[in-house]
Amino acid sequence: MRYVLMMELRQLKYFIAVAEELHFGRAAERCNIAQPPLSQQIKKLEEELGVKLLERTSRKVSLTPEGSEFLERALDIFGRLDEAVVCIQDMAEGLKGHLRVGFIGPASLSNLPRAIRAFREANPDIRLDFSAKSTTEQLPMLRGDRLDIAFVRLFGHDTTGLKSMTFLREPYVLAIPDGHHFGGRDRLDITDLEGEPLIFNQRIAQPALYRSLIGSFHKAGFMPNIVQEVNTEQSTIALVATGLGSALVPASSAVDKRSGVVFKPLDGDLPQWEITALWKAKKESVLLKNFLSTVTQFRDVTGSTPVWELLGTDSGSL
Amino acid sequence: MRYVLMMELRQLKYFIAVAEELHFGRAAERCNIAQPPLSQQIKKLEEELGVKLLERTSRKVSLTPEGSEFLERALDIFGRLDEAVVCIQDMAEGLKGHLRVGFIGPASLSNLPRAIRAFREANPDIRLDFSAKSTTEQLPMLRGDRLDIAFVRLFGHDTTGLKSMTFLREPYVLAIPDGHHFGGRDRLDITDLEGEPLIFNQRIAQPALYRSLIGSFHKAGFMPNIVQEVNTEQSTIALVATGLGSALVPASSAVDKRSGVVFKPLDGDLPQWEITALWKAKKESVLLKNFLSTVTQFRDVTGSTPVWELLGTDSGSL
DNA sequence: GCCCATCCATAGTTTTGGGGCATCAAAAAT
DNA sequence: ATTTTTGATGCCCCAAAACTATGGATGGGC
Repeated sequence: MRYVLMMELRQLKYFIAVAEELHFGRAAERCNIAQPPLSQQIKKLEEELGVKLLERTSRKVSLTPEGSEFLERALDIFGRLDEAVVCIQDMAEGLKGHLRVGFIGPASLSNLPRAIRAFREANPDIRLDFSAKSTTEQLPMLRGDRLDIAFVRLFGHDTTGLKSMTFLREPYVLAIPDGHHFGGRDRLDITDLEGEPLIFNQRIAQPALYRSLIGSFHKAGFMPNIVQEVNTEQSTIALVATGLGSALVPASSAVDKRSGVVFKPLDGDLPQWEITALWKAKKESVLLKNFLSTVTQFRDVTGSTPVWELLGTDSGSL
Repeated sequence: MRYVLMMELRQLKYFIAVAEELHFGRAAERCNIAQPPLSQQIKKLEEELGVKLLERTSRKVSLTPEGSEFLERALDIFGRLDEAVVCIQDMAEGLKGHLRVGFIGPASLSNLPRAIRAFREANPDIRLDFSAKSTTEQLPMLRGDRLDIAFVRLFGHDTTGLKSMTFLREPYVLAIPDGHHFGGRDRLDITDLEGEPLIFNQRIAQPALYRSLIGSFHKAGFMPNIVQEVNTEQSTIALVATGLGSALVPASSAVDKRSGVVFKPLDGDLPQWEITALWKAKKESVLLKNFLSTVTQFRDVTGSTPVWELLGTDSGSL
């Protein structure tokens, strides 16, 4: 912005008109003004630039080499300006822009990948950034505007200033090692777990959820036999496969087809396993609304997904 | 120019100021206006775009995603506008642009390549286009603005509307085949050429010059024995080397070190051999003036360059 | 060769709109 | 609750853009 002082787009438009028509009268008509002001504005422009852009005799108008160069660049500039305007208007309509999505690992076994694929196909110009993070990592990111939407295990977390939508609600099932003595059973009840060696998530990761699970066992009349705590949900099933013990896992985990693990439906008074979408109420952009509208079509909050329905389905990929 | 209707650069500048300061008061100060008109202009801009660019509470201002995108693009646009202005100003000062130079073949044996090299080194941003063409081809190109300057053999051509400068003036010398009976002589006189088989340029290429040469022979009291006419000056020396005959050539041709040809100074009433720079008086741009000023430093119009001074010099290349 | 048509520049006048001043309203800080 | 900060609003004025009328130069036509 060193040299551009008083110049205005109007003057550039007028210049383009004259340069293209090579005739002040016709150019003025094209600009919807009379000829004299056009001449004056062109003169002003030339004076400010200190460069003669047009060679005019009383008979014909022609471009100087400088004028020719300037015309080319002026057209380029208007093109870019138009692009900029169209771009931000598209953004405002939610057709362009980018969305930062956070999700917990187990969400990749849910309908979320399919929802994202559908959204991506419907909105190819939206850039999507993903970060697989724990709930406790995602919440500060969401609040600090480093994330636009988070898919988390909300249980017991503070949601002031945030809006939420339950994306997935399903029962816990029991993952048991191959050859376990429960192998012949079709269903289990929570009371069957008395004394059974269990692998749990770390209590500090989700204290409220942890307490709720312990409460369920307490109601069933016994305390769980926790032989191991793990810090990521992904590693739970791997540990079950080693034969260390059994684990309560979301029903959708059954799509994990690694050999050595079998899943059994579980009756009894247990909390539901949930994935919740969270976003800042203040940052509910058109784009985010569109995204949520697609995501809603893929949510499953019946709370009763049987394991066998999930087996053999394709979860897609992010 | 579909979407850009009323928008003005002023508004863009104001927006940039607010977007960078994130404070209407300070931005207004930076724009040298009061705060209320700034608010109004930003409002106008947003209304025309149909997009909210700034989020303002009465406490702080922040960019919307659209505003952020628009800021980036607006800065780019101003950068380009500045570039455009600087570019055409440089062009007007003769620092940028391009120059189309025409020259006759023998000019490449003169100082012209050195002059062009010097100009190119002093003005690296000037694009130079060359065309090696005959005088009769160059003149219409010059008049038709397809050439900015022409280096030609002017002799007898019409120069109305053109300006000219003699670039090279030198004597004719005689090119003789190796082993010729003039071999032992230091100098020759035109009278020595009586009966000598001679190679001439085609008379239709330069009728006036042709007549002038014939006139010189006439004054010496005899008519030349023309055994061959050639259409390009370059091929003359090659023909001499075949032993077909001798030829009158410009002294600078002696830098052509092909074996089989010897050059001898020639006394007598002969026209001078000249290369003249020609350009349109109406198209005398700053750039052309600069070019001419460099070229002038390399001109040689003494009319007396001895052959031996030219021998061994490097003519450079275009 | 004179006249007329064309076309850009200039002069004077009108109108639009950008900018200034005073003030209001909202929100944070004390 | 009061003060301070900061952006928005209303009103007025003037600068600048646009209009009308006219001038002057150039090229074509009779």
